[in-house]
Amino acid sequence: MRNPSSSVTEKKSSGGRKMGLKRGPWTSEEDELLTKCINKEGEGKWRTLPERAGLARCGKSCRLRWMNYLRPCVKRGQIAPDEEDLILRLHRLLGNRWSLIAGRIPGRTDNEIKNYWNSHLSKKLISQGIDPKTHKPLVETSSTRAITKSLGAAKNGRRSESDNSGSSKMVTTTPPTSSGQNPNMYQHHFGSAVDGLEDDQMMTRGGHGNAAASDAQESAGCYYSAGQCCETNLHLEDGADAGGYHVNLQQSSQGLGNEDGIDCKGMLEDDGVFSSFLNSLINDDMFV
DNA sequence: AAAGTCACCAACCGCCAAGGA
DNA sequence: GTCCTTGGCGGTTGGTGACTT
Repeated sequence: MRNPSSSVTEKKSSGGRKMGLKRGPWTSEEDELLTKCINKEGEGKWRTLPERAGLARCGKSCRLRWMNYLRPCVKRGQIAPDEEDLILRLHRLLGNRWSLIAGRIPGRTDNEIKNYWNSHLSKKLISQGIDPKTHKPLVETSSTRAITKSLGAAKNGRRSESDNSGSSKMVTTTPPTSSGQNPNMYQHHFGSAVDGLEDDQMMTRGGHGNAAASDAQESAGCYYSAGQCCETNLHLEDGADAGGYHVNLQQSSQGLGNEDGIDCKGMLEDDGVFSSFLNSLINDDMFV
């Protein structure tokens, strides 16, 4: 909706926009053309797809539209409480790797989850005194107080979808237990692999792994309240830790050769194995 | 009823890695 | 080894509409 008037870019601008390409919201006609073309010729070749489909859009825009809205498997509508729970758990484990998170939530797209996180979940965590980046308790400062205060004011005055029926159960003074798991599981499984996380890295993402990786390693330890803390402490880097389960998920070539930790190279190469691994973490049934 | 405020979310942007020439 | 193309990712933007004043 950046350009709701659906402008047509006349010249290639400094931002790399190309001549004659339409921008802004998609019309139903465009959706139909795109869907027809992909149904006929399949996904891929995004660069040439607009021409084949008769669309005045860039390939990137077509891909985004298809991936986020037109694919038959895309589920629209309200995020269910159990999905929200899953997002929180996955974010705690993976950080801002939205595509990975989306890959574990059927029918949801990375964009949708990212939006939901930014507009709902991060604010909810902040309002509950939890840092949405680290999942650790916020250290109260004047700025965080201001944020919390403004969030409260916003809730009082405006739409309150973020504190609907499903919300308060998610992150409260007790760890999430919607699947009936042991709330101290993370402590049991990873508890002693706590120290020395600062310089660790985890699962550099396909293209960008730096900030996101640090987010993830920061999120390795999570707390749900000052009184009752549940530390994930999943140590996701190369190397081993004799104390706890020290899991190597680093994908970069220099980081794959851990000696004593769980070798996750195969997990990353084999989505099925990685999926099982993640599901184990999510379902809290790993290492039992 | 009108004006102002704010949250939501579709869409865009820049960046990066993989793969092929 | 270098360059180019392609696909994919996370971060950010800004119009829309709900809501308040």
